[in-house]
Amino acid sequence: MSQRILIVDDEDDIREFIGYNLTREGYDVYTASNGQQAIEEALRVHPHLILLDMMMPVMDGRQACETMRKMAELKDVMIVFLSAVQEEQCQIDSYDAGADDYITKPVSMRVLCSRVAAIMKRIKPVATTSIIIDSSSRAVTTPQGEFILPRKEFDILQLLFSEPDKVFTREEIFSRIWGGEVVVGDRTLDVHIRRLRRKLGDDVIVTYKGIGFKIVL
Amino acid sequence: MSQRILIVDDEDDIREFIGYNLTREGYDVYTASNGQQAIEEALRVHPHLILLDMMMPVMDGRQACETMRKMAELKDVMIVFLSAVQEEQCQIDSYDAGADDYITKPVSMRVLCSRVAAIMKRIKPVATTSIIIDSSSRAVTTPQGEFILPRKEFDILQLLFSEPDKVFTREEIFSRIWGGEVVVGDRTLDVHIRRLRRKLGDDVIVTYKGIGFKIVL
DNA sequence: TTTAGTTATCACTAAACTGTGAAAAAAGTA
DNA sequence: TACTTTTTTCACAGTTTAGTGATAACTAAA
Repeated sequence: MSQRILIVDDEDDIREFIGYNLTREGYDVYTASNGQQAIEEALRVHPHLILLDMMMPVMDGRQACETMRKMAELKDVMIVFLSAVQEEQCQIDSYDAGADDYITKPVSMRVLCSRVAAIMKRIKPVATTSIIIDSSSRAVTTPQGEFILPRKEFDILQLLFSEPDKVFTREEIFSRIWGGEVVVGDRTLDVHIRRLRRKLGDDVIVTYKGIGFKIVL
Repeated sequence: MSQRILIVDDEDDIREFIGYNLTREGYDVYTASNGQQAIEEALRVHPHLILLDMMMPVMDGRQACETMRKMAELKDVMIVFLSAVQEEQCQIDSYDAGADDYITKPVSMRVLCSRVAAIMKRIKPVATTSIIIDSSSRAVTTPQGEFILPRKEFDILQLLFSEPDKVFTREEIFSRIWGGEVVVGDRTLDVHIRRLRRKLGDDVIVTYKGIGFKIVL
């Protein structure tokens, strides 16, 4: 549920120290001790941010970064270099390799945390679900893309979405969407559900015969 | 069309030097010499990135940053501090104030450019139809040229422009442009929108059926 | 397999909403 | 006043959305 950070450093102490502190900040921390491992781990956990040490055996940070930037799965991940090298050229090379930031060691933990937080706040809200709805624009973002839903369809989706996995009875949906007095035919709801399914995929809304519908995420 | 950077520093030399280099890198550069001016200019040009000096007269960087973070129009703009202060606490405070990055001066131009580029590449690559509006003269500058808009058209544009990408409902537009009691017909707004579209191009203002309009830049 | 109850789908109609040109009304100016 | 510019209105065309009944498909039980 939290944002994931992959710490890559060949020194156990550093991994542990940074990892401990970032865990305490509420991130899910993963580690790797060289570039090769970093890529494997990154592919596995899809971190939001990678803290990448420069000097490492097997594959150094630069190589790892360049490799990842060529991989479709990882080319958009945030990569921050941690390096003891102060030199200007090294920094520029790192950015050329695709880095998003370059932090020189030693760095205080407090500063590192601030910096990580600043980067993380820019990362789009962690998708806890595969569907994101925005009631101000009635936009729905799904793995299939984003689209604007008509009012009724959106209202129904929003209702189901308000409590995923809860089965809403037909009566409940009618009363909450159409209100007390308005009476529309039975089939109307089915038609709206069908239109939603066309847009969201058939698996998202599940029918409970004789009862109603629920949404699964 | 390019990405816009606002450079804020009280020293003319620095503004000019950084400005010259960033212009050469292909950015549209705007400048301000204190926090107060920075906010005004930021509201006017909607920069993608603000390079903000820490120490300035009238309003310093921290204050300016905090103020902008509270404004709906500017709360999402990238803000990078430039500061001569190496101290840890200052850096942390800056991040707390809402900074996205903190660069200590002196910094080589090459490193600064790399860093700016790294930040810019994360900003949506969408063709930036830069529109600059000047409320004193009601002049609007677009890639198609500059023109003076009639008051109502300008007010509507300015409202939409105050928060690009936000969908303004018809009700919201009516109440903010015409005020509480004044009642005009429904189609009036559509007519104004059409006239704006004729001048700005059809793609700039997007209709959300049953909701309202938004501007995309 | 048959049956009854329920749900899914389709084609179509009605309703709601937006875009548009023309022109009237209002406001501003010389 | 006469004239220009801006704002609003109106009628209607074009689109999108909502609702409906007929019917097919499905499901569980007998």
